[in-house]
Amino acid sequence: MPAYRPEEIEKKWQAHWKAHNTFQAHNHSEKPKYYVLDMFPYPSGAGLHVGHPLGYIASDIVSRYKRLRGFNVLHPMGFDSFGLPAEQYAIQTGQHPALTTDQNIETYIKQLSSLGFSYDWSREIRTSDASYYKWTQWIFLKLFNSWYNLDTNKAEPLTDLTARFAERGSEGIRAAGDEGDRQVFTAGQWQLFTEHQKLAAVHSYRLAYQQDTYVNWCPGLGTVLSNDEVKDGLSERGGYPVERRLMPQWNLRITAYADRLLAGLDTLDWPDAVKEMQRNWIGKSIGAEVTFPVESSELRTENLEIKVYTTRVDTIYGATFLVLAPEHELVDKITTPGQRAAVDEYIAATKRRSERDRMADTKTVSGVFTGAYALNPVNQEPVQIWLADYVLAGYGTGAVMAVPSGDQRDYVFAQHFGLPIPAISDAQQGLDQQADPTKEGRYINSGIINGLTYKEATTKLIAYLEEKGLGRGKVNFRLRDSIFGRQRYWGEPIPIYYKDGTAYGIAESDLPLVLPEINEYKPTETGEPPLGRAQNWLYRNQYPYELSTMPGWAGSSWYYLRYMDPTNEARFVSEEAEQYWGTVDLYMGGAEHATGHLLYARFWYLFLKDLDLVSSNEPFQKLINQGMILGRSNFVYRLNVSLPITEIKIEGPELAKIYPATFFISKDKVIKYQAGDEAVTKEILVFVQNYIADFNNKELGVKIIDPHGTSISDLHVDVMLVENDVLDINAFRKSRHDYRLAEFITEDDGRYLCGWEIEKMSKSKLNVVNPDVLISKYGADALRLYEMFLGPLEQYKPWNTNGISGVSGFLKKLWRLFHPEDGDLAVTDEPATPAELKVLHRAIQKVQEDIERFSFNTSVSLFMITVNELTALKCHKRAILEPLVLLLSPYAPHLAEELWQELGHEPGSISTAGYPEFREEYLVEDNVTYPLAINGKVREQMQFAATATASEIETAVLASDFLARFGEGKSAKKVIVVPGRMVNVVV
RNA sequence: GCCCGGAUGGCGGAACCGGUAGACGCGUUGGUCUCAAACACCAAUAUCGCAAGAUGUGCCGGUUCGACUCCGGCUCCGGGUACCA
Repeated sequence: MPAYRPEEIEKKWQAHWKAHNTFQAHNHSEKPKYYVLDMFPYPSGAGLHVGHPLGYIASDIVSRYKRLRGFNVLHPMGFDSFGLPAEQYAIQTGQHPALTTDQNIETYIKQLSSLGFSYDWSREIRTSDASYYKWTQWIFLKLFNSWYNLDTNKAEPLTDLTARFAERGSEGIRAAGDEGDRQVFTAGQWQLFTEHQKLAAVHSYRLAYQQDTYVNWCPGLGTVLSNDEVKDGLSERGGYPVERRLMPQWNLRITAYADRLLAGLDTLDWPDAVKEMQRNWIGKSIGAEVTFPVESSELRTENLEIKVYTTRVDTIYGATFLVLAPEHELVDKITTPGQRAAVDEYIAATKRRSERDRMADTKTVSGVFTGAYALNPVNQEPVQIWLADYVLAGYGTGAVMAVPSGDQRDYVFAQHFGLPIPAISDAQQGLDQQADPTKEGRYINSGIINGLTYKEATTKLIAYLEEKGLGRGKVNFRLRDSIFGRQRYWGEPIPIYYKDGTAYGIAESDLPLVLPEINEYKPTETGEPPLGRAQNWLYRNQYPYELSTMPGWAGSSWYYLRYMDPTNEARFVSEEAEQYWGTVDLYMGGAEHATGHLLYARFWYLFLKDLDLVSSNEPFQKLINQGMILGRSNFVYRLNVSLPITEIKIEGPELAKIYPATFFISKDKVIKYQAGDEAVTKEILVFVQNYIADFNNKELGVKIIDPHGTSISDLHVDVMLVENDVLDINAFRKSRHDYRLAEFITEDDGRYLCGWEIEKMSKSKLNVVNPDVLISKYGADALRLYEMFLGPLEQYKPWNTNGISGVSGFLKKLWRLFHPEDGDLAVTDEPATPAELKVLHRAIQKVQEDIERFSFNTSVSLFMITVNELTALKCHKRAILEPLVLLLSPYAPHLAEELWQELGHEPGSISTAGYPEFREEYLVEDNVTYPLAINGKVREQMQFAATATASEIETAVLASDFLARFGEGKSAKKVIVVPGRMVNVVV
């Protein structure tokens, strides 16, 4: 083989790995296991751009490194193949989403394979395969048939619950969820319940339950969305507006796990940012629930109460009014006739406001008085009851006690509506313009807590309220139960059927419930989900199925378990496989899944743990977020000059042929022009005038008249037409029909310079760089190395295609170490010199350290330095090059395999050949030069043996004559020796 | 607003425990090879300065013999999140 030809080498080894199942992992092994997982992709139609493989490359390096280190590595890949884009495409074209999805997956597999990843493709899974979603449905049924026992603090089968009902009734059962929804009954009553009544009583205990819920309804997509699928009031996919709506929905009781999800974070080796995001998302707050009785009047006979939630019960003496959410259930009952009209108007106005408006507008104060009063339970003072949309129905009790002296929002509200603002702490003298939310000072005007501090007051008040039955300490979470249904086609059918309006789970033996074929993918005319179109789709030929499907995150919440045992038809994963592989050792993926997928997956895992189906507490031990690779967009600058032409005799295509040009001005000229440079302004003017004169001289039957307009706009230009910011003018003219006659005002050297900007990579910005093009030009090894070389893995960083020539050159240099004349292998068996051994062993040590702390970019640099040094040493020795190939093999596996074979090893054996042995003695052989400094100023360098101790060096320095030369005759006060670094002398 | 990151040449970045700031690569400039181009190779490349030298890691201050690194106070940029009571 002559010169280095990556394309041949890479094809050869990819075929070899495939044919020999080189990376197949076995569920039984003497070796220790290591599980490296990538977040599996949704196979989008656009294919991969250079940003996508970043994390895959990094995890592949770790996988290959761990194999060298003697681990049995599980490194699988699959596809999260249910999802909206394929369905939207189906609605537009009628093409079945399964077809689109399969085509996209083929493209993905082809692209991933061309990068040389060491996936065990025999374990590939697709969430849209019935053999997979059978088990997603199975887990759903487990949730449906479980409740959360607060006494044991775990999920338990519903059969345990119904057995207790039969024995003791509902008495004494503490279950996660809203007690208000649950009936109270005795064992005797339970026995007399009909089946229907029993199911109704049990329903509100289920971990998967149906309930009227305020949801994020997205009319544009025709479905509900979960909180993490909504960004700034718009849908994450598609960017359609989202509104609040009350609808019956399937929910998963993730809130039962809030505390455990929070506590588990402390045990995880995850980025702090992700842990913090999950903590905020769960949003634990410790406070109290306090009951305010509504003041009775002749109009009302009922004794109504309003429960509020507060984290500052100590401020209760300053509570001068209550505020309810407009959706609060008591609003109707307490509103006085006099205020009825105003209240109705306010509620209507709130409903009209979209979620987005409500969020955008947090400055204006709005609210309405209900006319009703409640009594402050600690001092019996009447307090007004108001409505305002700043109080959220979904959090706490949907009602707050307003303390204007302690909370800024309450302060503003009180001031706006002229409500009293009494001080309750001696730290609050002169509440001028703002509230005092601090917990400093001692309480005043505060009955039983006067003179106390924050801590004393809180303890005393909670005890007082609990004793009087007016309140209790309570922990609240921001986390809401997750809405589990989507009114879409392309998802897992929810395995529920209805008998007399009651929901039943289908029998496990009837799984999978296969997605039926339908003729159109839109909602039905009656507004039902697309599954309403399915013909004769009935459970056991008589009962209608649930028509919504599962959300996108269902299949991804447990896929990592399925990889352990992907073809098992009897169980979601066999016990042996689950126990052997345990949990994921390294999980690589984007930070955008912090509060979605990563939280749901942890929730499902804890649930499975409660049912003894898995054996740990957390599924992902270490998480790394790879940063996004950003695109470098290029811009051209169009001169907006209108060139109207005279009345014409030609039309249509003929006219199009001669239509006047668009003018593009090179970047530096634009800058000068905008800065008012007269020479450039004149140049542009003359250029346009000459063009017009030229055009009019051509006697085309039309003439340009009266040009006007001089603004400049910047337009994205395809980065493939630009090199080093210089536009390929001819290619640009050809790229778009309307630019074929374009004129260019270039720099004086004739080049057209483009502007640039760093943006997200996207088709619309024309800045997408396709990996296939780079692989065919430089090879997958070069692309892998270069992506790692770009910068720290976790950082966002811009792509720059030019840089790849550097790593490409490195691979060529490496090749030449083996083939100095680019001919056959010319490696010698001479013994290595100390200098060569030093270069090698530094690399062995550094690469190992780098991989273990995920610092791949510095490793690539080191490879380059190493090869440069060995080239300078003219080292072509097996003793050096063979270990070097091993070191490099995780990064550039194809070339490494090739060289490994050329060195006489069994083809394909490099992946388990073992990591080279590091010997420190080679690194410390030389003498070490210490910079010598007096009072911090570096004056000279001194040589010592690397083995010299600090005190030996100190003695030598004091004995030397340097003080006479540099110390201006002074004597040394102190000699500080930093081993290997610096000798510092204080005079 | 709150929480979490970050700021180093023309560019991406390196500097691990406080010890010669700018490794490595790109780009640029000059050179060798070539009829020429490409490839390759050699040299220079933080800033100012002919040089000696001086100044330099967002800003102000502190600790230290010595600070990109630690501490206090800012500025700007990025990400997350929000009338959460």
